[in-house]
Amino acid sequence: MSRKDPLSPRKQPRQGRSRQTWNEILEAAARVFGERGYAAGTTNHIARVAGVSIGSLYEYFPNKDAILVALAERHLERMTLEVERLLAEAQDRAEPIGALLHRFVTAMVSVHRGEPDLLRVLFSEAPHPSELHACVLRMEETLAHSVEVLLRQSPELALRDPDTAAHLVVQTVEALTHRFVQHGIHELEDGVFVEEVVRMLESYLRRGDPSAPRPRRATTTTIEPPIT
Amino acid sequence: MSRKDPLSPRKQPRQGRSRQTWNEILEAAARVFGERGYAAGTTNHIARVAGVSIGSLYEYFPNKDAILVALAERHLERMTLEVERLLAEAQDRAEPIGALLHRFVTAMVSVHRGEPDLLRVLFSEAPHPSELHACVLRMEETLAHSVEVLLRQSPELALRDPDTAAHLVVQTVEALTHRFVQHGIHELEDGVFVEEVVRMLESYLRRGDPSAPRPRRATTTTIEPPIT
Amino acid sequence: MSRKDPLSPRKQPRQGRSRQTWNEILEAAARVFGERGYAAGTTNHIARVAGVSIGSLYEYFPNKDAILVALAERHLERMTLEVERLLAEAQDRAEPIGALLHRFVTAMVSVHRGEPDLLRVLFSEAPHPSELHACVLRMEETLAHSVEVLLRQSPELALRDPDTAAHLVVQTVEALTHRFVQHGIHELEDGVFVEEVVRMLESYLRRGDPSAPRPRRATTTTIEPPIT
Amino acid sequence: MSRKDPLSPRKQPRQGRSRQTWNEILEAAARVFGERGYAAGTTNHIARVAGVSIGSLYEYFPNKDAILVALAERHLERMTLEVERLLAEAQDRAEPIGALLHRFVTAMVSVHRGEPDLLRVLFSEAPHPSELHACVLRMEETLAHSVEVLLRQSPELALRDPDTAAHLVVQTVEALTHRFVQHGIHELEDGVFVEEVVRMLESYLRRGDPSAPRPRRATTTTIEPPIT
DNA sequence: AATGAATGAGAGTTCATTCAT
DNA sequence: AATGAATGAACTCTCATTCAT
Repeated sequence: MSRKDPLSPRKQPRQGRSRQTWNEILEAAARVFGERGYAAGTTNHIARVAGVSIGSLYEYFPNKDAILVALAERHLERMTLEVERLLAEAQDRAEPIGALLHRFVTAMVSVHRGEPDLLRVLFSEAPHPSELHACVLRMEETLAHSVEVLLRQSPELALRDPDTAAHLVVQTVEALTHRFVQHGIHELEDGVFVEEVVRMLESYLRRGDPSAPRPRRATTTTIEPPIT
Repeated sequence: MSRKDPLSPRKQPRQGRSRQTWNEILEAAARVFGERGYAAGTTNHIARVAGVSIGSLYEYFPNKDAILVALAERHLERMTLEVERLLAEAQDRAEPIGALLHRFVTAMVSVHRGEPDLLRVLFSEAPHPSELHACVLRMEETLAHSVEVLLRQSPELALRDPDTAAHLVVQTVEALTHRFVQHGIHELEDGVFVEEVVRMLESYLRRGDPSAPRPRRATTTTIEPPIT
Repeated sequence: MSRKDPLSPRKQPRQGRSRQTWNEILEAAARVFGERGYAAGTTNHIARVAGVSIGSLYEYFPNKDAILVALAERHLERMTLEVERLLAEAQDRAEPIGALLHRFVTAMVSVHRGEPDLLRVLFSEAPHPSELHACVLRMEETLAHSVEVLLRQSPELALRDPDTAAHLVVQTVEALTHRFVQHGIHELEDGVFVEEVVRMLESYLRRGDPSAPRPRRATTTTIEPPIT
Repeated sequence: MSRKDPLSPRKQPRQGRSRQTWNEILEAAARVFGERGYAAGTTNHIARVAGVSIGSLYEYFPNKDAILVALAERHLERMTLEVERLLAEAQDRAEPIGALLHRFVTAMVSVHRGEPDLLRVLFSEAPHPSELHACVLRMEETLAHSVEVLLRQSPELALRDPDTAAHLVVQTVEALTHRFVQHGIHELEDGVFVEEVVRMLESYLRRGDPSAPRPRRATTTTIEPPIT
């Protein structure tokens, strides 16, 4: 209860057998959480699947949550890398915005298709707002920033508030991709889904914003919850 | 006698003190789950908060999961009603598509603002795919259908595949609203968020689809998961 | 916990509707206990089957155990009556000992065949030594006494200790009948079983005891439990 | 992974501290069940008496029932061994049938005297027909088979159906012994009881069966339950 | 006499975590 | 570094019993 930094791994060894064990535990955790969910995925089971003793597992991770967080970090790191690589490539070729978006969405679907169960656990079952959410936020910010740069550079667009636009794009792509990968959307095929999302985002971005950049804290409408 | 439908409430009385008790338990569950999450929200705690004995709680609900499902059903019922009312109203007035979308998104934000914590538990923590998910799917289909009708009737639009468009609109609004209500998006104000989403959807719908209605099972791209 | 006579029925009404309700509860209990066993047969279930409210059930019986005891009493009463009637009849006709034993065993099998499940609960599942056991003992004593009278009167036999013989006969018949009715013995048919038991008892009784009546507290062997 | 055999012990270690713990739990269970009955003997209590944590108890046994079954198996194993040893010994010495039966009954009384309370729980309180009953049946069959061999070999006897005779002997001895050990029979002393039972069985076996071996499924009497 | 909603002690069981080896 | 037996707080859920109506 009185741990200082309870979720960072006890050690994240950089080399050798330890590093390998660490990976095996994580791999096992991904499988176990994926198959049974976070709550039902017991540490004992993870240890057994990983082929290590429960004692060893706790040598590497201070508690169950830490495993999930490590898993999330690994996943997000991979994803960010993959997407950024793609965007960088696009940037070099000075592709039109449509093609660029197509790459982006395709990459997102592809990445998430890889580990749909883990995705579910990470984004839909986590009882761990703080640390996990921090990870995700960081990743989204990184992504949004990259996209913003791209949007600014695009000669086709003349956005007044590329920052906001980038965030909305990232959020939309993430949210829709998650839903699509997990439960499907109207039984759309991968290709169709991507095209549709791309069309939505492209038209959104192309349509010039009529007025000046909006303040984030609007002066206009406030929405009240309905009286129950 | 054997548990066919283990998640449906044991008695769902339509009137009197029982009905009230039933509501109190549900209300308490909403609060407890909202505050502590599903896993940490114990049935004993819910009973205490509801002011009934644990025995009574189990008189009304066969198990913990059933409470969550009942909660979800109540929430989705309310939401569907609210949104459909709004859309019906809009239909009568023959409003332009933009105004209509504005109503829709505003309604969604408003509804979810009412119980943001419950929302989190219901849509982000549930270890109960089957029943809960069925509820959600049903609601989304209902909504999508209503939206489709509206899209078909709009003289401004000439969609080739209003069915798919409707589903995408509903999914987008739901997904973005959830994210917005729970963690916010780029610190946008309510009004700004709504406007932005509306703009995205409106431009998506207005932009005539160039080709014929796409088959749901596309003949084109298939996305492969990356080799890990 | 501090009830005086906790197992005697609160009232055993002798007439009218009450008497009928009392019977219905008992009948229901017999069925429920028979089908599900004593532990799993809940008072609520019994009440439901009996078609009375749980409150009413407790109006007639102070607690669950009392129902079982009442059931046992009714069963034993019936059985004693039946068997005694048979033996009395035999006595009148001055039947030979073999025929008499045949009647006896047949009667026992017949009686127990009627309610085999109840039998199981009463004699094999009861966690209630005191009251229930008292009932059974009383019945066995009554029976043994009747049998003793018969043995004494039989001109074929000249037993030195008819008391002990009577008890052993009763115990043997009861024990074997219970086993036979519940699980069967070597898949024997009813008739064969009866004949075999009769032969065993008849030869036992006929074989003159060589010495004087034994003291109940023997002066000979004492059996020690094996050293574990 | 799925519970195929939910009553077999989780680990039945063959040596070392684990084996000892396993025994201590079983010993404690025997005492607790014996003193308080099966239903009232809680797993927590057993664990406390065994001097282990409740968690450890469940490390060794998957549930409460499994403890009872293990107890039964141990008891029956011991008993079968003991009795068979005795019978084998008798066989070597070519003892007369009377002496042999005396050994058998004495052994049965002796074995059951050792753990009379456990006996009660095992044979009189068990709400677990299936597994437990299977154990008992197996043991009885083993015993009956051994007895049959003896009966066949005895030059004094010329039984037409030694199979049935053996089963009846075993059933009678078991049933009477249980009753005798638990509540006594007519306050008989151990030695007297044994002699009396031996006399009954010996005279039964000696008396030549007049006719051919009976079919198990008789062609004669069928007993109907009395009309209630 | 009858009802049945309400009670709550206490049952079996799980599983994250520790620590002696 | 690694092990895995042991821990025990805490969970969900049951059911005999009561009592206001």
